[in-house]
Formats: sequence, C-alpha cells, structure tokens
Amino acid sequence: MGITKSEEFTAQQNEVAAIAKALGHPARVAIMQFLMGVDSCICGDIVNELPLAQPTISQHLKELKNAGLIQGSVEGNAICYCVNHETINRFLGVVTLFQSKKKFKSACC
Amino acid sequence: MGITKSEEFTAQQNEVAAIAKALGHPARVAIMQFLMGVDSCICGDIVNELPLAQPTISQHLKELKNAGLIQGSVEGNAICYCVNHETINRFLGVVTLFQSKKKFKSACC
DNA sequence: TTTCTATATTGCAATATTACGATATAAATT
DNA sequence: AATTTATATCGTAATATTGCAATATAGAAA
Repeated sequence: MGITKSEEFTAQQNEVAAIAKALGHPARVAIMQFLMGVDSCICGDIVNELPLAQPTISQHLKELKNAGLIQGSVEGNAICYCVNHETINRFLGVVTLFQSKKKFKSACC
Repeated sequence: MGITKSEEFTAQQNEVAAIAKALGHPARVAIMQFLMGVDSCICGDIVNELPLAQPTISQHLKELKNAGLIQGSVEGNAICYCVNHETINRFLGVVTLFQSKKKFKSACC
C-alpha cells in the first residue's frame, strides 16, 4: 500500500519514527551537522555547502522543520535556520532506552 | 527521481541516515521497544504483539537487521532477535553532537 | 514421512520519496 | 519601478516503501 498504519501505534512511537525518518537521509544528516558546526545559525549557506540543487535543499529543510528538528526565522530577505534542542533531547531519550537494561546477556545472542 | 545521491555524502552520514531510516517507522520503533522490554530476546512473539501481518513484521525485522540495529539467531525452528548495542551507540554518538556546543545562543533563533 | 509450527520470500497495488527545472514570492538594492 | 538576491512552491519523472495474500522453506513433532 505504501501507507503506514500510524493509528495502530502510540503517539510517542509515531513521533520518534517521524524524527528518525527526517534524519533518514544523508543530506539531512549533513544539514544537521552543518548547523551544529557553524557559530551563528547560518541560513542559505547550506545550499552552497551541499551537492544538491536549491529546491531540493529547500524541501529537505522543510522536512526537518516539520519533524521539529530545526526552526527558521526571517532575517531580511534571508532565512536563518537553527537546531531545535528539545526535539533532539526527546528523541535521544527514547533511543537511549533501546539499550536494554538487562544485566545479563540472553541465552541466544 | 526517488533515488538518493548517496555517493555525494560521507560514509558516516550515509550510515547514520540508514540507521535513522530504519527507525523511521512506528512499527520498527515498537519492535525496538519490545526487544528492550523483554528479559530474553524473544522471537516471533513480536508478530503477536504488533497489529501487522506476519509477512509485514518479517519485512520490518529484515530492515532493522540490514541497518545493524538487531541480530537474529536460529533457535530450533524459531528465530531469536535481539538488539545490537554497538550500532545504537554509534548512532547516539553522532546524534548527540547535533546538540551544538555553542555557549551562547545565536542572534536569530 | 506426513503434519505442524515458525519464519522468509514473492508478487503486486497503493502510496511516498527524491531530485530538479520552471516559476513564484518577497525583501534589498539600484 | 526595475533588478538582484534568497527562498519557497509546483509539477513531474524515476524510484522506494508499505502492507498483505499466497507461497516457499525448514526444523519439530507425530
């Protein structure tokens, strides 16, 4: 079908999946790393940094924004993007728990 | 096109994206949480836990395995899956860095 | 060896994603 | 006002994902 049965899962599972999905493209990982590295939250320099056309970058930024991973603010005729720490923290919190709390290894693995 | 320009990005960016992509579906988040919760690395109980058909679960497990997030071992005629901690650690390491190390907030956000 | 149980694979329809040229929008500059 | 600069949106082709019925595989039990 190509359609996810979202309603069958919890809100947290859907949110974590949405964030992970947004990070599930190397260009978007590169954008996050770029935003981390620059001192001010530089805007369209991302387009110059990445090997993709401007509309493609714009689309990737939109997806990161929809997932709550970044936010943008208008600066003159440019737009300034930066990382949204709360979202990343929430995501890290859940993924960290994937490290099971078992003290002993299971029999099989 | 629907095809990602992987060769334009670093191996690390591609690996992180692949792991994130594997976590980018609520069913696969649910599987990871289930594996974390059970004491032994229970196998096909996942099929009973999740609201999806057996072939669909099998496909999701395959994707988690391909991304290195879980591993399976044969136990009689069943298969026992469990979490691969190294992969999760590697992923957490990179995503944690998305929390920029800036001491001061930028002007715009 | 037939049957049962557990899991994987195949095939396919519905839908989503990726990439980008063309074009729109909107503020800054001339 | 016309032009430049920065970003977003639209439209579309190529490809990927999701879900499952049907079927295959393989070990266990009868």
